[in-house]
Amino acid sequence: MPEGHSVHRITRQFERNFVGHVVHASSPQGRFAVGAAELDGRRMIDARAVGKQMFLGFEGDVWLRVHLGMYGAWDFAGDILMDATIASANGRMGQTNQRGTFLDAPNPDAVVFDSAGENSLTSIGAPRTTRLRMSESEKEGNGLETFPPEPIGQVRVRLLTDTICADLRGPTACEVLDPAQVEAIVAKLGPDPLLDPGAVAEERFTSVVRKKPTPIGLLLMDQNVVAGIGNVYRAELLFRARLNPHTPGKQVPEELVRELWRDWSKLLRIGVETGQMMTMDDLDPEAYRAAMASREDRHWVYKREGLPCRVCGTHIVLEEMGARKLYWCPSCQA
DNA sequence: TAATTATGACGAC
DNA sequence: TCGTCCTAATTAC
Repeated sequence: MPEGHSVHRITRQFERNFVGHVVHASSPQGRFAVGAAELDGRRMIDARAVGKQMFLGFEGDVWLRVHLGMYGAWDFAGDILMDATIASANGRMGQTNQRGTFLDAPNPDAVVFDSAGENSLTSIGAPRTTRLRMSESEKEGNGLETFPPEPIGQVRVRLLTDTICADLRGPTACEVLDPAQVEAIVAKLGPDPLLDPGAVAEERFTSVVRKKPTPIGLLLMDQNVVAGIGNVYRAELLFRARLNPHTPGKQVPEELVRELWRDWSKLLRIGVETGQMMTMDDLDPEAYRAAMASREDRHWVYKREGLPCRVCGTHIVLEEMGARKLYWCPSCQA
């Protein structure tokens, strides 16, 4: 269940491993057979992430748009070249073998390599415990002996080069577009801090929020206001700003809106580097490491309903907002 | 075996 | 506000 950071990470994988290569496209599941045929045999020339959407550009002005939705995921197999940023982050966080590849698998971006290092496999998207277990058994010599591997589960589209295989499963959107259609979709999306890191985006976000009567807790999830924030980052950003989720956008002090934008930029960068939605970055180094290692201790309020607030001890509240679960501290975020 | 859950988003009322 | 779609793991029965 990826938010913006995962999509940026996946896009980097495509930049590193696919851009410049001729791609064989297919749809093992069959549901994307027509689209795959349009892409098949073309050279990939671009990979872009905007919020939670990814656009892969192919020669001949053909684009593939993918949105993972709640449980979509990409699985990479083969001789994967890790993006420098991702590789170094992994090296920092987990155990590494002699080749420097990553052995431990911190969810939600499960990055798993067999110890031989040859037949690597990585999955970015929804947590896939089965897949992890499989990888562990593969370490002991089963499976992944052939390339490309047998598709696992419902694979909507498979993109293949000589050395890399990428399988897409469970996307909410997977379609072939022309450049004008891509432009139309991107134009509707709100700013993404990694796309335009300058003051223009901050200005755009701030002015939109400051005009709306909509609760800030809904605005942060609105992809047309700001792209890439999902349910986890929403709850955490609001807590970090000590902001009541029900506050109408127009009533949030301007400086606080700007702080929200800058904080989102910061958390997104951390997420892209580490592959985890760490939102308690202000900890001392030791506590930070412990928090990273634990699934439960990584957030201020997300999934902590009924537990004491880490700051004031008040029980964290769970309520529905925008048909999604919203966690917040009624005392800190009064 | 069925219900439940998940870090989305859309369209019909 | 609801139903619907995409998938797979976990939990309940």
